[in-house]
Amino acid sequence: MSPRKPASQELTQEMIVEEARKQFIEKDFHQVSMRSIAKELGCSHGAIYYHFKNKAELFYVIIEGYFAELNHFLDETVNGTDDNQTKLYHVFLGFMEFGLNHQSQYEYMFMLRSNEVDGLSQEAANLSYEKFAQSVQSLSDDQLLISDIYSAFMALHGFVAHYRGYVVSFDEAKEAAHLHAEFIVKALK
Amino acid sequence: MSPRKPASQELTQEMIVEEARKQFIEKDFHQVSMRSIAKELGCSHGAIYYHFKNKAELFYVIIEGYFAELNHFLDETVNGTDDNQTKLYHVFLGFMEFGLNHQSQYEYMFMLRSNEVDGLSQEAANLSYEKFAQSVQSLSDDQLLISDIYSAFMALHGFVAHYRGYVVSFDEAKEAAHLHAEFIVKALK
DNA sequence: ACTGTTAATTAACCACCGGTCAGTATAAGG
DNA sequence: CCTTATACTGACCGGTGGTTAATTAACAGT
Repeated sequence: MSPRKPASQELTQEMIVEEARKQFIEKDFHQVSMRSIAKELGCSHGAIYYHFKNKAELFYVIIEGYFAELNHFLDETVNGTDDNQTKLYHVFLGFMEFGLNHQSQYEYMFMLRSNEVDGLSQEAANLSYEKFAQSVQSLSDDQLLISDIYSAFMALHGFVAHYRGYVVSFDEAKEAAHLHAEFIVKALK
Repeated sequence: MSPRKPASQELTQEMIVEEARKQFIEKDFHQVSMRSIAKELGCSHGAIYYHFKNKAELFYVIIEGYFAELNHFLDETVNGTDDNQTKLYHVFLGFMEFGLNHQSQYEYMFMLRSNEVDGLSQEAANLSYEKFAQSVQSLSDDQLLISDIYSAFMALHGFVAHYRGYVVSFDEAKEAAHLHAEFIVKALK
């Protein structure tokens, strides 16, 4: 009968995000429920709604970090010391690696649609794509067609979408990923 | 107060499948509920469970037809009168067209994973892919790498997965589809 | 110390979902 | 006329996301 807990054990946004992030690594978006988070935190699920408007808002905070990670990887790769050809190859492989090593997150970032996902996430996805496009163009010797870059992106997306769930981590699809990257490189030339 | 309706309006599997199919065209798998089907049929949702073991079994009956449609399209295209190059192009375009004109169904067929979908559907998807692979190989002048055919499939899959939900029908992505098909053809040569 | 205010939380509620099951009215068969 | 298999209902289970009135801990002012 204590509708408010003492300050020492008050719920913070960070605690909630942390727990959600933790569960989000092992289950997908739909399997992580506000109730499962609350249960693990030892509070009622309603309490979370005091700190976050809804499930989408909570998960956007988490997914922001993953968009940042992906964008950061692109930047790092482009600014690396390898030759452009190698870098391009790394961008493709890295994208697939990211997708298959963060499957639940990738699904949320690039596969779920407007009815289940926050609009901010959609925007972030567009931005991330643009970064990808710029990276690919900057690593190419010739001027590429926008449509070809787009096609390359969708080809990578298809790879992740296909192996997702069928494979536990990128490692299991590593060889296929190399071949797929070569396939895309071939198409771009 | 009539727990049993007169024989004239008895519920049949076909009636259920028909209603489910109808709703499945406008909503996706998760949005079509056993209850929404029952409501439209004027029966209790429990009644459906007399005719079908569960939701997956009901929806597999529907999805079977769509797999057949896709397979039939591949056969027809391969056995057509055009030259191989044109046919191959048609196969790619047709796959994308199918995916974007039957988005909910495509999602069920090729995107949902084992926890939500019947095992039979997975098998059908594999079979459909094999048919695709054989078609592509048979339409190619040179011997293709298995991995390249796989890559082509994933590239197409990525196209559909990407435009799904963002576009209402194939028409809106027609030009992009042509360009994407060309992209894939380029990679195969 | 007393008071008022605000922030945080609970618990009960809503409307859904897939799925189960005991019970029952009906149609058909003996 | 009685029995039995069938076809169905409706209540129920445990789950989901989301809302809200009531309650109280913590804090600021006097």
